[in-house]
Amino acid sequence: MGARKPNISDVARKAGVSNGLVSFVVNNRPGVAPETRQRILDAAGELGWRPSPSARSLSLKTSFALGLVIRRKEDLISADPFFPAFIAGLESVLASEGRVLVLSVVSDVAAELRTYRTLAEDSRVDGFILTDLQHNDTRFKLLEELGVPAVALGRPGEGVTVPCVQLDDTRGIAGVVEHLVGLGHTRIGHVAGDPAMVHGGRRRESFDAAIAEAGLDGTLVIETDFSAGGGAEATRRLLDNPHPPTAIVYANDPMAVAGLGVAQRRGLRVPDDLSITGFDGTDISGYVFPALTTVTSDPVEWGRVAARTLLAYIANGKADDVELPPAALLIRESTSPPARHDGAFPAGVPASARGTAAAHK
Amino acid sequence: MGARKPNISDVARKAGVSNGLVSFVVNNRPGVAPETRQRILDAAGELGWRPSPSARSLSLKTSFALGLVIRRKEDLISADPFFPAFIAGLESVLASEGRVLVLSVVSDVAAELRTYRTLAEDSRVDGFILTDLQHNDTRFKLLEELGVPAVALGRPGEGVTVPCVQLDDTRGIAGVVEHLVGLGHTRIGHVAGDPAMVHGGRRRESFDAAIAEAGLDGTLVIETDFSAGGGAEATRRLLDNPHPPTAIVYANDPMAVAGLGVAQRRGLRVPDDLSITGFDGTDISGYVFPALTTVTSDPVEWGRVAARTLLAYIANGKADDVELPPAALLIRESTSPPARHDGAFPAGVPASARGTAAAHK
DNA sequence: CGGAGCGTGTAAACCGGTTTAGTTTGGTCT
DNA sequence: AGACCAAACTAAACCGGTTTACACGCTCCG
Repeated sequence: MGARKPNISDVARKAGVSNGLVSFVVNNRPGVAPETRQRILDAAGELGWRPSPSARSLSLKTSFALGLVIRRKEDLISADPFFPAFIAGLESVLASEGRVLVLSVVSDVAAELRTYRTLAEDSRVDGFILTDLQHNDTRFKLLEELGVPAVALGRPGEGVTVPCVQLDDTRGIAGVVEHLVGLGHTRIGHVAGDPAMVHGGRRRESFDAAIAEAGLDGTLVIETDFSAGGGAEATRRLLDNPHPPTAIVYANDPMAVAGLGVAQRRGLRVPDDLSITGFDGTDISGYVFPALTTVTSDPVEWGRVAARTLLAYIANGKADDVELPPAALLIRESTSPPARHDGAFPAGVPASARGTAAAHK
Repeated sequence: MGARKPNISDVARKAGVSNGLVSFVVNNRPGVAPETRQRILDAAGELGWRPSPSARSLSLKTSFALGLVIRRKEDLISADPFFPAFIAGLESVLASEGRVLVLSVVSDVAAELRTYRTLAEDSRVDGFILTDLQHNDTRFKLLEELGVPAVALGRPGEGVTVPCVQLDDTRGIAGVVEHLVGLGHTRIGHVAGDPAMVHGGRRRESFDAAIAEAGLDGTLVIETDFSAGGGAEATRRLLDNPHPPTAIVYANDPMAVAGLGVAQRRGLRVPDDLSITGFDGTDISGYVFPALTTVTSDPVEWGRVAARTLLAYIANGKADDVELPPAALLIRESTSPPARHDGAFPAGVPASARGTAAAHK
C-alpha cells in the first residue's frame, strides 16, 4: 500500500527540518548542530531512506559509475582469463563505495572510441580504467578532449598525465630466462605478444635484455597477438627452425598452453625436449600436463588498486602512480635441463603424431 | 568557451517551441506537426544535443542499464570462458539501444543478494540477466519482491515467471554419448558439474538417460563444481576405479582439459587408452593435444538473445521464452575406439610419470 | 449560430536531490 | 543599548528532462 519509497522530503518532515539540512547531513557537511544531525539520521534510519542515485547524478553531474571498455576480436574474446579476476578486484572496492562498474566489450577500434565518447558525453561514467595499453594509444587524446579522468594499467608513453598502476613484469621475464639459463639452456625462444601493446612490447624487450645479459642468441623471437592460435602458429615456426630452441618463453599462458599442444603433437617431450614457460599464472596452466612453469601476477589486487587509484584521482584531481609487487616466478613441471642431443629433433618422433590435427586452422 | 553542453531548452529556443514539444519529438510521440518536428530535429542536430540520461532517469525512474551479477569463488573466477563472449553478445544489443551493462562480480551468496537488492532499490538497473541458475534459486523470490524484471539463462523450476533463454544441451550430451558408444566404448564415465546448478544437474541427467538408453553401466559419475581443479580430482577418482572407464564425458571444457592433464600424467594415451570429451567449445580446447572433442555452443548469440528478450520484457511486460539452436557435437582428436585390452591400466606406464606433480593441491 | 471535437502547442508541476543566498537566533564587544 | 558576528537553519533556484492540464484556432455538424 503506502510503501512508496521515501524521499528526502519525507525525512525532512519527520525530523522537522528543511530538505537542505538533510542533504547537508548525509553529505557530512559542517554547520549542523550535533543534536539536529542525530535527529535527521534517526529519521532517515527509521524510514529506511537512502538518497536516490539518479537525483544525485542529475544535480552533481556525476554518475557514481566507472567505465571499463574491453576491445577484443570476436573470436578470441574468451581467451583472456585476466579480466574476470581483475573485475572482481575492481568490484570489491566499488561496492563499498556505492559505485558501480559499467562494462563494455567491443570488437573494433571505431566502436571502442565511440563507446568511450558516448559514455563520457552522456555522463554515464565518472572515469575509465584503461587496459591493454597500446603504444601511441589514441584513447589518451580522446579522454583528455572529453575531460574524463582515467587510470592506466601499465605505463603509457611520455606526455600522458593519467595516473598509472603498474606491475613490473620485466623482473618476471628476467627471472624466467635466468631460470632457463641456469638449467643449461642456450637456445631460448620467445613467443611475444602483440608488439603494438605496451605489455607485449615490454615483455619482449625484457626478454631481449635478459638474453643479451646471458650472452645468448636473441633471434628466436616471434611476435604474435597473445591468442592461443597465434601462440600455436608461432611455436610451429620456432620448431621448424633448422636449429630450434630447447626452451620457449611465452608472453602469456594461453599461448603457452597452445604451444605445449603443438610440441606434444610433434612428439616432443616437454620438458625433456623442450622447456616451456607461461606468463600470468592462470588457473588452467596448473592443470595441463606438464604443469606450466609460469610467472604469477595478482589480477584481483591489480583491480583493487586500480579502482582505488581512479577514485582518488576523481576525488582529488590527483593520484600517485602505483607500483605493484613484481610478478613472481612459479616453477612447476614444464622446465628442465635440455636433453643431451645435438641434432634438431629427437629420434623416433612418430609420423602419425604430426599433422593429424583436423580442427586447426 | 561557450561550449557548454546544450540542453533541451537551448533546442526549444532555437526551434522556437516549448521544452515539452522537444521532448515529444525525441520520444516519437504523436501530436506534433511534421514541419515543426523537422524544425526541432534540425535544431537538435545543429546543436549536437542528446537528452541527458541522468535527467531522463530521474523523470522516468529508469536507468537505461541492465545488470549482470556473477558469483564465483575467488579462486576459480577466471575459469569460465563463457562470460566474456556472452557479455560481448549482450553489448552488441545494448549499445545500439543506448543502454549500458552494469556488471558485478561477487564471491558469496550474501554479497550476491545484497548486490541485487542495492542495484534494484537504487534504480541503477532496469532488469537483470540471471546466469548460473540454481535449483530453488533464491534470486527469483528476491527479484519478485523487488519488482524488477529479469531473464533467466536456462529453464528455472516451476512457478517462476521470468522469461528464459535456453539452449538444449541434452542433445549435446546425448550426441557425445552416442558418438562414444558408436566407437565401441562400454565403460563411459561422466565428470558432472555442480549438481546444485540447473545446467550441472541437467547435463548429468542427460548423461544418465543416454547411458541407460545405450544399456550401459551408469555408475561412473562424479559430481564436482565445474572447476579445473574439481575436474582433475574427479578424473583421478574415476581412473582409480579398479575397472576404470575408457571414455570420460566432462560437463565443461576446463574440467576436460584438467582431466586430460591427469590422464597424461598417469601415462595414459589419449584417445587410445582414454577418450575425453569437453563441453562448450572454448578456444583453448582446440589447442591442447590432442584437441578435444567437444560440444560447441554460441555464447555470443546467447548474449544477444538474452539482451533482446530482457529489453522486450521490460518494454512490454511480457516476452516469450526462446530456445536456441542446440549445441553441436564437434569431433576432434580426443576420442577414438577403445584400445583392445581388458585389464585396468595399459602395461608400461612409467612410474616416473605418476605423482610427480608439485603444484597440485 | 453554438458547441463538440480535433490538431497543435504551451505553461507548469514533477522527479529527488544539491546548493546558494538569506534569515533567524543568541552571544559578545564596546 | 546598539553594532556586529557566527552558528544554525530555511526557502528557493537549479540540474534536465517528462508529463499533465489546459489554451487556442479550426472544422464539422445539428
